[in-house]
Amino acid sequence: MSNDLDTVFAALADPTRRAILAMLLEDDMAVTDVAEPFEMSLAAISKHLVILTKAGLISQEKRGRVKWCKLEPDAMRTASVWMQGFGQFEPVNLDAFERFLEVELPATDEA
Amino acid sequence: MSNDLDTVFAALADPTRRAILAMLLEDDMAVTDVAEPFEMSLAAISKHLVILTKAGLISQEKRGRVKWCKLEPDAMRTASVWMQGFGQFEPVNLDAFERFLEVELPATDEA
DNA sequence: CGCATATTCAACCAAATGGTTGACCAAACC
DNA sequence: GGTTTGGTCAACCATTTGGTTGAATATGCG
Repeated sequence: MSNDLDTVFAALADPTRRAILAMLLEDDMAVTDVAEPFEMSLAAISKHLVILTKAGLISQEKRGRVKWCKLEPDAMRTASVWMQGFGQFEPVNLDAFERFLEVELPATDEA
Repeated sequence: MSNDLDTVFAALADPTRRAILAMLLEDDMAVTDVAEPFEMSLAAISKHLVILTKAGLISQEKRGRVKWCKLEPDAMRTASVWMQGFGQFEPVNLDAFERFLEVELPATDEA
């Protein structure tokens, strides 16, 4: 049920994975290229990519022998919306934000 | 460095902890009362509260023999801002939200 | 003082996490 | 066809995580 949030937040809790997401913000990348800047085996990066994929944060498409990784930022929405639920009590001006919530929020149940 | 995000996202990755935060949204609570709805030992909840405290998501103040837990939603801001960096490419109507960001965002660095 | 209440500490445990290495499979190249 | 290239799989390992229980430490109450 809250499994979505579980996997997304867990995926985001690792600095390597966040760095990968940031890289993919620039452009789609092949697995090998994703791995290149890290001092870590390709297999390890491959595992990170699986975790990101399961969280829905990226998608992977194999073209030829190259597997391309693409950022899927929409997966962050649920988590983001959940977090925003806590922002509403902050003192700063949230008028624009509240208008945003009215449009975006389906419901605010959560356990 | 990105340790902030590490601890906050990791803290949010657990459903029990998210439920606790949601409860604290209503009001400040004593540790025992926080633990009450969960089918889990008080010690376990106490540990969860430590994790939330270390992440800065709650604060705990001892008054008498009771320790009160208070939500600190500001700790979510860094994480939220980091995530928003990915949202800016989403197609859906974010006008209200973007106005919100313009006011709220300090900077968007992170790796 | 003596007991109940509120909370943490310490030791322990099973399962999950993040990494390694080496074998393996599939596509591409000469 | 044989070899390089791209990537995953499998087994393994150390550490962390999320839980337990029982003892310990305050604080408050009669």
